[in-house]
Amino acid sequence: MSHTFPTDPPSRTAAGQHWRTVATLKGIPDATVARLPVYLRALNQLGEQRIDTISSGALAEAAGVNSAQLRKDLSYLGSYGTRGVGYDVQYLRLQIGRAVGSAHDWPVIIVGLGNLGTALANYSGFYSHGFRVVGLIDTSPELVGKRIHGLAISDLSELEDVVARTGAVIAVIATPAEAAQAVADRLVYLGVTSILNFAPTVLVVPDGVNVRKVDLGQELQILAYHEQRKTDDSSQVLAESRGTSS
Amino acid sequence: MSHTFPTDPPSRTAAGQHWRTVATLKGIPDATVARLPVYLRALNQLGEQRIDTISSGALAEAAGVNSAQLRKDLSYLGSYGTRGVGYDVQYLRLQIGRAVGSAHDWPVIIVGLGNLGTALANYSGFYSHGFRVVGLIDTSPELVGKRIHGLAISDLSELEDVVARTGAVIAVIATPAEAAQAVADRLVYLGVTSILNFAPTVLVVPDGVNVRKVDLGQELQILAYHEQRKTDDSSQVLAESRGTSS
DNA sequence: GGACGTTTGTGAATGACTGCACAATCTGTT
DNA sequence: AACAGATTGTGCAGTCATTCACAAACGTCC
Repeated sequence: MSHTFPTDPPSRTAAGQHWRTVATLKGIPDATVARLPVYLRALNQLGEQRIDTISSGALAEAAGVNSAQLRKDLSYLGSYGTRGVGYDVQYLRLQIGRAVGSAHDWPVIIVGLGNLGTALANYSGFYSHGFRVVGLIDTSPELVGKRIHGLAISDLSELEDVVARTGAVIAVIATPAEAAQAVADRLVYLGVTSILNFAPTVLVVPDGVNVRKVDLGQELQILAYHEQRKTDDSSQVLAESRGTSS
Repeated sequence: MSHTFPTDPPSRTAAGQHWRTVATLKGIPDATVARLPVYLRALNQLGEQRIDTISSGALAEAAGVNSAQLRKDLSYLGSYGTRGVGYDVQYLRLQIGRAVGSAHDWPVIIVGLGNLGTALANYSGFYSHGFRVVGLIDTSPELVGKRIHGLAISDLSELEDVVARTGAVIAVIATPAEAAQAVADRLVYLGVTSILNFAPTVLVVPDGVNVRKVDLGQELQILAYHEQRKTDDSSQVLAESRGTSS
């Protein structure tokens, strides 16, 4: 951060140079990052169908987004399309995969093997997307020692060992809400910098650590709000004309 | 859509009147709706601690958001705070609950009882948040007839009966990707208008049906992107000065 | 009962995201 | 080699979301 650029952009400021600065240094917008995996999934399906080229319109439809948005999203990665033709499925798949980091085969550890944690440990989708479950942690004596897909569950006290041995920087927390923050603190201390949190609580972590939260109850409540509104709207005009002013 | 408004907004456009029109007719912004359950969860925890009043600052911290944002969010529901004091925990809890529809005790059916579906069926968090699992559906002969918390799993062929009998309008899809769209189509046909989709595929549904998607693989990929970037940034200047132009 | 410290509710400023519309660029055809 | 049809990449305007900053309103203490 002390200096700006080794070589200042040459006078011929090609547009292609400009975004690369933005995308590489400043990063891709969050909203776009959240959609890249969707595109990737769609491309994988297309690849299996031996389709080798696809237009932004068709891919956008498969992903459920506007085609202009898709093109703009992809433009953050680079100019990987061909005008008049479309995108090469395999090549684009490779590029998005590279941006998202699917090339890496990330080691992941799961803490908390209740119903949900166990389901996650069994979830095969991880492997096909560049992730490998390398550690399972729980406190319950009934669970510790059990094996899931050949991997034994370790006691929470061995967390340090497991993280150090596997070198995992991504962890999934599926513990009860009460335990989640303490687990997160220890994970962060051990060098974990990305956490996927299924516990219904807000995790407080230092800057530089990424947390994503998945809360089933909350997802349903959001749906319930919309349901609520659907029925409310029917009696809307009525309610409005009565004593809303009070 | 044929006409605009029964009565045009009167000349005395009190600010207090204005938002109510917005909030009641046009609805609460999506971003706010997504946060309401977070506030609710925080309030519930506070309620158990016998805290009866809380300021926007404190609640915002517990929810992990900016305090101004919290106040604005709450202002969409109404003026439920007291200046100089804060918000009454119980009352606010009630009001948010009402807005989100937690008062209703919504019946929910779950389709697909693999690892994840079973975990969801066992998840007790539903009940405490105003939801009740009233139907379980799968195709596997090994699963049909089994009971989870006393509720028997029905065959997919009985979907019509189950939905009709329970009157559920909210459904959870936890089937394999291939089956998800067909299931969604049938659910929508039967009158389900809100779907929580765990299958890794984009569902196409008619207008008026709400879908929320939770995809574990995608959540991890988003985390992986940020991890990728953390390490990339270190070798950034290096890579930039070498052959990035090629 | 008036002054003071506190906290809400919200206008206005800023920032992020989306979608339109079109020039630039490609392939294939005559 | 020029034209026609198709599709990308992107400037721009509009929409939505976040944050700031402050007046209005409350409780309390003298």
